Amino acid sequence: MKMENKSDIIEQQREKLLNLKNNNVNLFPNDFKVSHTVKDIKDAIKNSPDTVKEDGPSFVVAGRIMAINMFGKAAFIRFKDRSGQLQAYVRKDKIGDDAYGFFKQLDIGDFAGLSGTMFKTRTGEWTLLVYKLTLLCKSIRPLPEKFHGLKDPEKRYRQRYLDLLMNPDARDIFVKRSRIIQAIRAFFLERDFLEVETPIMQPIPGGAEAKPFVTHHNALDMDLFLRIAPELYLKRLVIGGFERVFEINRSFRNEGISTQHNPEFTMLEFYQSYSDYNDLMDLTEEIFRHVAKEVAGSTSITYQGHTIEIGKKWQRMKLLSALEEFGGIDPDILNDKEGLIEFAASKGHKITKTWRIGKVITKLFDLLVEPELIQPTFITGYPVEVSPLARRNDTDFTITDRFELFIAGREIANGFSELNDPDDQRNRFLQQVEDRKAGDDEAHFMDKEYIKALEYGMPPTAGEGIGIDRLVMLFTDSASIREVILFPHMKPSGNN
RNA sequence: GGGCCGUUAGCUCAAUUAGGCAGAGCACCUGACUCUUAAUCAGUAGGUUGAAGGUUCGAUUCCCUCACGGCCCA
Repeated sequence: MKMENKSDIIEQQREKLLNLKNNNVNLFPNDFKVSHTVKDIKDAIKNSPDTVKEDGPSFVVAGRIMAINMFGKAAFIRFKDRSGQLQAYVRKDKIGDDAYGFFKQLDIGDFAGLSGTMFKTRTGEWTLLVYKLTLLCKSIRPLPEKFHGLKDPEKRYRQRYLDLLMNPDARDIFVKRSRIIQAIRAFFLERDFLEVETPIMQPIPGGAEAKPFVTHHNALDMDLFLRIAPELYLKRLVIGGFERVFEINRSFRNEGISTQHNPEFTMLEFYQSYSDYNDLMDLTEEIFRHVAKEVAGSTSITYQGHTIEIGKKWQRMKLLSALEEFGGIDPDILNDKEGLIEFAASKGHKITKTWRIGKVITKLFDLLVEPELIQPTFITGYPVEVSPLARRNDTDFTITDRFELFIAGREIANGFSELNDPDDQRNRFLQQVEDRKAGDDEAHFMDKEYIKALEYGMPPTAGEGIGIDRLVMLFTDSASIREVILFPHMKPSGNN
């Protein structure tokens, strides 16, 4: 039995590599220095007259060979660096017989260092006329086909490096992702927020209703949880006097995988003292408009066929009103749990009977209303039962000063005026503990240390979390979260 | 978790109707070519058809199980 199923093409490449090595060619040198990127060169010659010829300024550039058009004693090659792609012209009479013989042994996929001058071909394309060529790294495996690229989604995710190399659209998504995060960071720094890092491994997972991943600390012999949210730590920082903090955080939820969910995901969470949830709704609109302007160049964006208007004032609507308007629920049954469960059943949805009414209402909202909210919409007035960390409304004690933001039928953000009454917080945790006992494994744990911190006093504060992956999906018109995460979670392929 | 679809050469895809020698383009290899850009021309080579089992004289094709992936639903 063979150790590895080598295809001939790899054998051939290895043989070539060995030949070069036997001729004392350094296959993996590390001393080549470049003077320009492809983009630098293009910028430098942009305004040059067409007379730039062999006696023009010379450039030293490096990149991966993406295509070779061989003409016997001359060849055009296309090569690519981080800034772009450029054509080069290699002529036997320019680089010499030996060097040309060496050049002919190179392959698509190899890295080369090129020195030369710029000229225009007959078709008007700026091209590097090479007078010196250096091998910088030999490749063994062939790149995917140059025209169709790499299409198989499984291979694109498992071998993202090939996807990035072959599919400019994929590359653009991740460049845009980086710019979006950059724009968000600049937005908060500009407003006097402090960027912080809080624990990813937590002894008590808190800040969201979700199942955590468990890990184990050997030396302490204790279980730890990967955070489902950074919330309770960020609020400790507010208590400590950092009145404005934010963390662009990776969080983890031990739940299903779908086009909307990856087990690890990126969230922006921020807290602003002496503000309430209304202030944060205003701020959220500002953030989105800032990002839209920075990365999309327009406040009107297209997502999966919908035109989303970021620029117009966003609608704000109470949860119960939304249920009436979009869910077609008779207002008379809105505080009748049995009626609601019956209504859900009539629509073909099963609701767990042990849930308290607040959870039933929000579940109905998820099923009936959420998909309808295409334009940016804030929903407010969430029940206390499903908002254990949010401040109670001053006039209606059954709801909280909380909102969620929906765009394109998906939850994008969740924010509220923070609960800073330690006794109320303790009671909320106790109720959560009851829910957990009743079988709700997403309910909060009691966190006595957090209560203790609140007892020292937390200034009136509002906080919010925004799903960055979903936000990037929106701005890159991506249907699946896997298109915006460089290495999405995959089961092992079994080919190892 | 359920439903539907997919997995064939390094890559992109045929062939499955009704079971009958597994095909093409690009890439690779050989040869020709000093302005091509999906270069062109000629030739060669490349396959345990995702894995295991079953039916059959014969399976990429039909049946069963499994793995991985995509879309939809929960």
